Amino acid sequence: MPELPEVETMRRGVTPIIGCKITRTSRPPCSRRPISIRPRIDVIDKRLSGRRIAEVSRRGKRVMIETDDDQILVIEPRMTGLVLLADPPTTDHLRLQLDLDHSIHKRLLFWDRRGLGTVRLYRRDEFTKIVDGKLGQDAMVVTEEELRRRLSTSRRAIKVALLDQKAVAGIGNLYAAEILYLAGIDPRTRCDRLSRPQWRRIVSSTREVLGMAIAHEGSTLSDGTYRNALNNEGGFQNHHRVYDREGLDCVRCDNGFIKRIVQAQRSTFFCPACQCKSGLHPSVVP
DNA sequence: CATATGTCCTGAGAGC
DNA sequence: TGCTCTCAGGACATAT
Repeated sequence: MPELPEVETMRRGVTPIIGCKITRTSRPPCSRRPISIRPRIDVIDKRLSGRRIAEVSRRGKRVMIETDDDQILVIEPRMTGLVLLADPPTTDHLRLQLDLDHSIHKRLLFWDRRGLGTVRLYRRDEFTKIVDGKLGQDAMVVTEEELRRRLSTSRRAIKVALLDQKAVAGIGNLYAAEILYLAGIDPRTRCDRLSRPQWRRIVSSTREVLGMAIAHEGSTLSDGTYRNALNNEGGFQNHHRVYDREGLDCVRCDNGFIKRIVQAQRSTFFCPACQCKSGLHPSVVP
């Protein structure tokens, strides 16, 4: 489930290809239903062939490969997509291949087992309008003022609202739970009932949790799918406080077991004892 | 407009 | 052992 930390780790992993030339773009043989790629692969091949990679960047949960002529190849891994320089986990779910003139890394791959991921090629002005303009600020840099501006009148539960990429870009189901746990806020709290100190704690906890997760190269869950660009597992799964820990002891307070509820058809994990609607700041993490 | 729900997809794991 | 069923959740389409 690549969220911001996993996608940022993918981005960092492929930075060695900056400066090299794209010689061919293709869709490797794959027995599965093709993923969404636009424009058609032969058009992408024509437009990218001979171009140099000027930058590899990230916006929310998307990786962007920027060329020297201001085209931007946007890869959205969604649930099971991986951007790889290493060999893929299987040969059967390869979705895209960029052949490169790099001395070590001969190609960049997009592998996606479930096939929910997408690939798009835009010119910069199109990207700005179609992608960037529709996303909130990136979660690593979002300010309290901006988050409040976007959400403070919303009647949605804060956990559900944090998943809205138009409000803030990069947070998914796992990190929303971890962020609200660190902030000591009940995930069911309506946005329009949150106090200013609570908004401040949400923003600081967001940076803290995502920053730590990036430092650990993301979370590889029990299905083992997520890998960085060189096929190594992440390590942040060993630091989860609530996600997928239903019934286990809360590591922060003595009263609680982690509970699982469902919000907007997704699991939410939290500690009912120290994430409270009253908003009193819980004791510091031991 | 804001918010809620349905949809796509594969493979792991549960239950019988 | 082998079958069927449920579930995981990213973003978007459609409904209310």
